[in-house]
Amino acid sequence: MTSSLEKAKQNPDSMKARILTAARRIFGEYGFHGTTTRMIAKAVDIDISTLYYHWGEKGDLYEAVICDINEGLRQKLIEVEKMIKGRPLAERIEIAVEEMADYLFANPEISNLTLFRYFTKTRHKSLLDFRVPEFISDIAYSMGLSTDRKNVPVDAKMKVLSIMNAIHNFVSGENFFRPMLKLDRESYIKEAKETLKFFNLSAFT
Amino acid sequence: MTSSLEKAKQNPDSMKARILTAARRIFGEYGFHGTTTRMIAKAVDIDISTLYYHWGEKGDLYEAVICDINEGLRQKLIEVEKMIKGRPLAERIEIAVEEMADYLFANPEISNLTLFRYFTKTRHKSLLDFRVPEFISDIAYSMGLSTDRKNVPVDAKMKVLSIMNAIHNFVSGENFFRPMLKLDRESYIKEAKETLKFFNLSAFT
DNA sequence: AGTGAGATCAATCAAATGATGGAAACAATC
DNA sequence: GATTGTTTCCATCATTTGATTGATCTCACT
Repeated sequence: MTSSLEKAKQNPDSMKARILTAARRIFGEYGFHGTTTRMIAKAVDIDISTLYYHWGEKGDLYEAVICDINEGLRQKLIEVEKMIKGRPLAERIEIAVEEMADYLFANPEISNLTLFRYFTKTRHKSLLDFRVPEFISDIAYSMGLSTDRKNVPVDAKMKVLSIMNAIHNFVSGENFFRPMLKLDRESYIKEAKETLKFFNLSAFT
Repeated sequence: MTSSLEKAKQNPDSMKARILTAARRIFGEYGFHGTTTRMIAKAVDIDISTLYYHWGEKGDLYEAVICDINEGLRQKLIEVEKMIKGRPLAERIEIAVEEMADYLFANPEISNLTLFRYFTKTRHKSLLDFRVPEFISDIAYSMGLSTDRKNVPVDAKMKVLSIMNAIHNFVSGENFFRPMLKLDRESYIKEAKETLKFFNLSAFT
């Protein structure tokens, strides 16, 4: 499955990759049950059977999307970890917030799909959530919340969950919160970052 | 619509109320598109047409559910506001976290449905979100983040959103996070409260 | 030009789903 | 007990939706 996904990503113009990209966006907007295979096919402007030819059943495509966003998130976290290594904590927080927020605001499907998976039952078993625990532990270690990378205490994990979710919330909630606050996109992102820094700097420095 | 809803709530054993209760739970678990009218009817052990007789189309029932949880949330917020009035800030935060967390952990559909509405498109217009802005302003005022109840600055609203969402996240995410952290329910709730207090006390005292 | 593997589409299926009409059961009133 | 209004269920519809089949199309290779 992963190899099939990697193959698709190698050539972003390939039909398989184009379908995956559209599926990411639409699954992210409407969720698993809110998305129909026809909606995706229409977005790519292909027949529905072409979609099935490339990805098989809807659930498999959805899993591929989840793998894809998880992979992207993992890459980004590694990148950020390198950027902040060795710096003082306050700086680490500022950089991490800036980088993660920029990345997720540019790819809101990631936040959408992540929260979707956290919060809703799918009426369709999908059992691939190995990644999240690693992420959490890695971030906890990287933030100095644990000395042992492999054995992170529960309260540290809870804090990391809280932080990650807070970012996802602002990204995914933009369509709802921004009109409510009467802000343009740029200001909204700025305010979101400020708020995230406010809580994290207060808590950890 | 609201009067119809109130009438239904007056007698919790009435068919209309029983349907509403089941609908709350199931919409909360599976979301709008993930829920079928048949699932709700089955939960109440009635024929599907009985459901339609009482509530009309699916979208109307969903809206009634949203109104219902909003009303409950509003009541609870008023109650909490009374409890904390006049106390020092740290105490206010502790009490508010305890109370809201207990309330939402006891009624997780509220958090589920709230987050659902924030984060996902419904492929079906429903335009009743007046309540949220008031809530936010009220809480901001009540936390001393604004001197003017009617004119709360954006950054204060963002902080309140962050706080409310953090609670919702732990409640709605329980099914995902708790197995991951290998905690029993009681411990999980305790850890969630601790984490929420940690961030809020750090930030505001 | 002919061949064949892979890609695409039109047409279609079966099941699920939202919704309804009308008959029956029930309850209150006279 | 008949009458009337309400509630419930059975049967059924029309659409949507996930999925497949078989026929075409494309194009590299000969």
